[in-house]
Amino acid sequence: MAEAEKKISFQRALMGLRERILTGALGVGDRVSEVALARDLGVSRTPLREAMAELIEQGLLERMPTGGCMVRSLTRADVMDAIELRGTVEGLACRLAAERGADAHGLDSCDAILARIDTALGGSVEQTDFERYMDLNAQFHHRLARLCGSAVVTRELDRVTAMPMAGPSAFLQGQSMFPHTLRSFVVAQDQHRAILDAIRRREGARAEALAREHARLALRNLDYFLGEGARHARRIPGISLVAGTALRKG
Amino acid sequence: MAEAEKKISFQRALMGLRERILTGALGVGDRVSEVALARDLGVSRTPLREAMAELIEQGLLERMPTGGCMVRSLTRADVMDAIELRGTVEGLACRLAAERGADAHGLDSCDAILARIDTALGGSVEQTDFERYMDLNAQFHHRLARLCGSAVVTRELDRVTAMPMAGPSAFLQGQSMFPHTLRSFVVAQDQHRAILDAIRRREGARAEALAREHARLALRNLDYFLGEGARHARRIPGISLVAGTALRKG
DNA sequence: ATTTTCCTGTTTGTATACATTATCATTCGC
DNA sequence: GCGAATGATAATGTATACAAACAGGAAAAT
Repeated sequence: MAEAEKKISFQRALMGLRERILTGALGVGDRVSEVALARDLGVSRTPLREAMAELIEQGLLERMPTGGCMVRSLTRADVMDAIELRGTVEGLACRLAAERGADAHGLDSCDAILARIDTALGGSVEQTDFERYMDLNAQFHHRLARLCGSAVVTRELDRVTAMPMAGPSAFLQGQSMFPHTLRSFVVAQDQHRAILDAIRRREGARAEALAREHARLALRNLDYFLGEGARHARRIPGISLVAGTALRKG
Repeated sequence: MAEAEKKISFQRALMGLRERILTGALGVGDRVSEVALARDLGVSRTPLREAMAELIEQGLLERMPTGGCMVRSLTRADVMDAIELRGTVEGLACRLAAERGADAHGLDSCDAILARIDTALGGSVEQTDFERYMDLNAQFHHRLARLCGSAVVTRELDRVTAMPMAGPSAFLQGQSMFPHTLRSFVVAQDQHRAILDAIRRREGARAEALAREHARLALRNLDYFLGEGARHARRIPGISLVAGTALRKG
């Protein structure tokens, strides 16, 4: 505890536990032992328990009826529903932004991010800055969520985005570049532009429909990594939580 | 602590704190003092802090940047957005139920509840069993949320329903019967039937649109109690959180 | 008179101690 | 031999003790 980053024990507990779950260090169904983990993470049980409550909210852990909690097992259907849910709430945010009118500054900053994504994409696989795309994509969705000006909607969108594998960048992390990836990036970028256009024209229904369809791109990625691309799935954090994926520590 | 219902301190803390917020015993903007409240509620700080975290999630409290938390202030726009959000997620649940097919047993039990609501409504103001309607309405929405068979969606719907003033029964509690209330009950019941019909016919878009519009009935109630019906607002728990409502303790 | 600094009382965040409850293996009974 | 009861063990839920951070005010200096 005399370290430099003793900052806040709660954050250390949260990040440490989250990482252990996503990397599979804690396997699906494993009961999370408070004393052992607290010792490993170098924090007390109190902040660890708060972190556990947070991760239960996020859907990474589930309470056991007897007390305590375990790493949650996800099915493909769970992730699919979480993606559909994210698309729905994102759709709501975009519809409200269109109907109520988004402020020009916010729209412009979204445009700016899209331009930078164009640059990052280059035009061929070799010219694509993958890390940069991932970062900018997350930024765009973050900004987009705030265009509607509703704290309630934004807050909820942040929540569902934090669900395991449901976020817009869930399948990008650690992924290297495949040809099919680049094509999906091009499609996604086109959808980004169409969504902004719809919001500008105050076309709420169109903005909503586009946002929903855009989220479903993630579903394709999920199925890719659960199927033919399974050998690359090791790089996707959290995919070991999905039942049927036999990736364990190692 | 030697009482009969020492059951679980966490639940006592949660319910006690929630009640004090909704009844206005803790005013908007008041800082929640942990030691004082723990003493009043007869629990320790530990379960109280967990309850506070829960209520922060539900949107009744907000963290202060300095630490600790205070009773959150809501605007009409906040409640309106929460209602719209609830309608959107309820719409998703209904669309999925229609598209994927709801099991016959669940549909039948929804029918049964609707029949009992008919009975509770009677046909005139005098014949209406108000308490019963409120209870059955909550039951119906609870069942409806489960028709889609998706734990992820159901869970999220339960969450947004718990948001202050956003639930389907938020404006029913403690309300006595007014003529306009009965009319809105009749409309709501008609929408209930239409939603179930759409789900049975696998008409997803219709089910979704109906669920959204149904939620907006709550918005009318909100505006009634913020406007002409303000003198009756005292009975609506939590409405004192809405800025502009000058209802305080007493 | 105003501002700044320091002090003190209070409050939160964290750690740990305690008690109740679940878990598991062993043993007893059938 | 198998099942159920039971006791040892370990885990969670709760309470309290401690320390660091914050708020608020008084006093001193400009």
